Amino acid sequence: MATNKAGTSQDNVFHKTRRDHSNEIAEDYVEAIAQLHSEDGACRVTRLARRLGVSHVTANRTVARLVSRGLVTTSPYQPIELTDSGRRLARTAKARHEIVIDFLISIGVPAEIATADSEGIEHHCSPETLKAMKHFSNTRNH
Amino acid sequence: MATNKAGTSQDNVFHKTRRDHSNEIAEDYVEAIAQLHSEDGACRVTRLARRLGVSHVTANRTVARLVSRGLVTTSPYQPIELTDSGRRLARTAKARHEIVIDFLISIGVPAEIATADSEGIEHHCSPETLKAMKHFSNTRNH
DNA sequence: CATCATATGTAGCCATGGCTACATGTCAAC
DNA sequence: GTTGACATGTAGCCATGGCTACATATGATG
Ligand SMILES: [Mn+2]
Ligand SMILES: [Mn+2]
Ligand SMILES: [Mn+2]
Ligand SMILES: [Mn+2]
Repeated sequence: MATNKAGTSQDNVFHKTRRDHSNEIAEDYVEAIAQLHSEDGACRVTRLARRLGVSHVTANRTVARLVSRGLVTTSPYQPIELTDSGRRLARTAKARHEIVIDFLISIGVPAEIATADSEGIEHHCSPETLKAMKHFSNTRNH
Repeated sequence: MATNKAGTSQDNVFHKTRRDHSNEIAEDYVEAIAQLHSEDGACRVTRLARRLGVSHVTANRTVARLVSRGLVTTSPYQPIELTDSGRRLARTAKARHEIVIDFLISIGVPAEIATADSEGIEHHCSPETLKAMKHFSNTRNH
């Protein structure tokens, strides 16, 4: 139905990319928050800001948006906590990120460059693409 | 020097992704403008807007930004023209885009999904990653 | 040459995601 | 208990990239 050939669901391929971008910040933030919990036992906003390369103001305001999306909880001057939903998102984002990095390395991209490129690429990989990547890495690395 | 391990040049890997995103619109626009020139002999703003899945207002304003970047020229009620610089960017963006699509297809991603995912992925692929993709597609497709 | 559909342009709204400058809170060390 | 360093929060700025509603231009058709 409709004059639409692009796969996803709505419309134009560019819409899919824009949708990816609107989820990107949430994914990167919860992944970083989970990392800091592992590394430091807690996630303070200043550390989070440094990790993401933004000012603490930006981090603070973005975290407030994540609260309204139900991904994290905060209380004044306290560390940032993930909700169940946030933890789940962090887990899947991390898994996806690792698939992409490993894949890039397995096709011969130097590790540092794979790390850098994967940070953007990860958000645009549909399940089918991830499946192809995973399959390739596995058969390549025995 | 510095406490920096990430590849590109500045700082944090997230900075690289943000830089990619700030070039993305320009790349997609000039590529689409060049396509419409091929297909229709000229690029009218309304067709461009439809192609990109945005309102004509958004297209118009974005084109104005491209003018100030020296990528296109406009005059009122006339078709949009690419500058030499714009044509060059369109050419490299198109070539890069094709490398990414062909590569995704060659690892087994269905064509429609490869088309959709590549629209975002293309902007995050450094020269090294493109080289690895090109090499892989070539050796795989004989 | 008047009319009208369509294209183009403009005004003004919104959310996001950056920032600096400043204000306030917290906590450890003296 | 004060003090001072550092963390956190707030006010308010900016650019980008979306939009709707409305105004005007253009060009084909009667
Ligand atoms: Mn990322
Ligand atoms: Mn992207
Ligand atoms: Mn493209
Ligand atoms: Mn694109």
